[in-house]
Amino acid sequence: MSTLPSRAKRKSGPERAAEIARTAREIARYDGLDAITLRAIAARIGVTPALVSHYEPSTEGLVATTFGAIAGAELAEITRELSALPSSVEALRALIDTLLGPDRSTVTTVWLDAWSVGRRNLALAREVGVQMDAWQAFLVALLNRGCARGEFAVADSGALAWQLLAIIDGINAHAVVRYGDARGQRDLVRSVAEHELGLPAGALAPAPAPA
Amino acid sequence: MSTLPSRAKRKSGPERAAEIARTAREIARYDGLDAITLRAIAARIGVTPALVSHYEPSTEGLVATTFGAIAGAELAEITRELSALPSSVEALRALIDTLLGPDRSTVTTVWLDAWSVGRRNLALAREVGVQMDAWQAFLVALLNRGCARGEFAVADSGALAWQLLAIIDGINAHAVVRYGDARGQRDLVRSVAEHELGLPAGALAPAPAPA
DNA sequence: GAGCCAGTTGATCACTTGATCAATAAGCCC
DNA sequence: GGGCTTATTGATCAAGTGATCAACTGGCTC
Repeated sequence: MSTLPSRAKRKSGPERAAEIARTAREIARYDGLDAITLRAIAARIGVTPALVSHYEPSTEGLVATTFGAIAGAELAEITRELSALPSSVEALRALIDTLLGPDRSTVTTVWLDAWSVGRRNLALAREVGVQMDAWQAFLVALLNRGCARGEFAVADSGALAWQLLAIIDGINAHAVVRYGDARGQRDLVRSVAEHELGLPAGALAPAPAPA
Repeated sequence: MSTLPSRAKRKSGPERAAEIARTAREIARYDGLDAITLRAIAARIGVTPALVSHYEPSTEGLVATTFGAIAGAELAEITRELSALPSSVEALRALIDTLLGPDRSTVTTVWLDAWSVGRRNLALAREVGVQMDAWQAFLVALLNRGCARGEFAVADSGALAWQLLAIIDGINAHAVVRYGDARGQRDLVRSVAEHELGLPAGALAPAPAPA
């Protein structure tokens, strides 16, 4: 027999709420921010749309929260990864490699959705601003740390951070449409960063695999 | 008396079709690509949704066409403006100024919409590719012309064109959210172009207003 | 084991979307 | 001016959206 539409197993409130949030993130990554729907979430969990609505009274808010969670999670992960690296130059190199690496397209598409949908969703627009500021602050801190350590010098770390992020976002946006070209473009970000930081050419080149 | 919903004045086929296309472009610029709706267009023209559907059997196709028209019109206009300039350096300078100038946000938002909506609209996705290729081809031609004239030198004009376009798109995307910062970022594009083309620093700086 | 709180449901609204089709009428041609 | 081509309409469908609410029931507490 096929599984009858039996009653969903009863879960604790926070548990169900977490499941809904997680499902929303999955949908956003796979099908886009505006595929987040009461019914889409409910169907995937095996639950009634009304239940989703019960935990998330505003779908617009859920979309904003979901975007913030995805963007924030990536920033948190990268922060963790880079913190293990000994020098700021290495951290910057790793940052560029990661942000322009393969398998980032799912996050990039979420950002593209956010920029577009944000015009109709105030909460989302606000969250986009928050996440952009968070990324810029993170990069500013990285640059300032490198300056303090004497690894490089920068006149206006705030402006440079915005510039590097803009280049990265532009390249990734292009890569979503014309996939595969992002790799060749990584050199651009590297050379701009090297130039602006007074680093020798090639300082941010990826470390050659140990022979 | 308020205007009764009288029957719309009968127009020739091509005329009405042009009116619909124009209206779709207006809606796209003001409210986004996904505000293009049978009813939105019909209401603005003062006509029945069925009539719009009659001229545009597929709304998805209309969205793709509309995007192509907006992007193509801008490229055509810029092509015309730059053709009047005597040198390639001046053309490049004017291009950067225009693409990062004020009042470009309406076109930028349409591009952002296109990148996002293109994932659910195959025709639109194709049109996005076409327009991106057209822009790159235009810039490649500009760069090659400058090389042929001996104004500057470039190793891989195709790659450089993609890079400059990516930077511009990234900056503009950011500007949609945090408006006002685009102006300060123009210098980045200029310095990258100068560096890659072997031009002296400041060669692409905007001409000072005549005293 | 009785009772009650809270998770869950089903039904249902109001709204928006794209699309179709027979019926109507406006304007052009002879 | 009669007739015919074609622009235009009104009605209507099916699908999908967010949201609400009374009713049901699972499982924990006493």
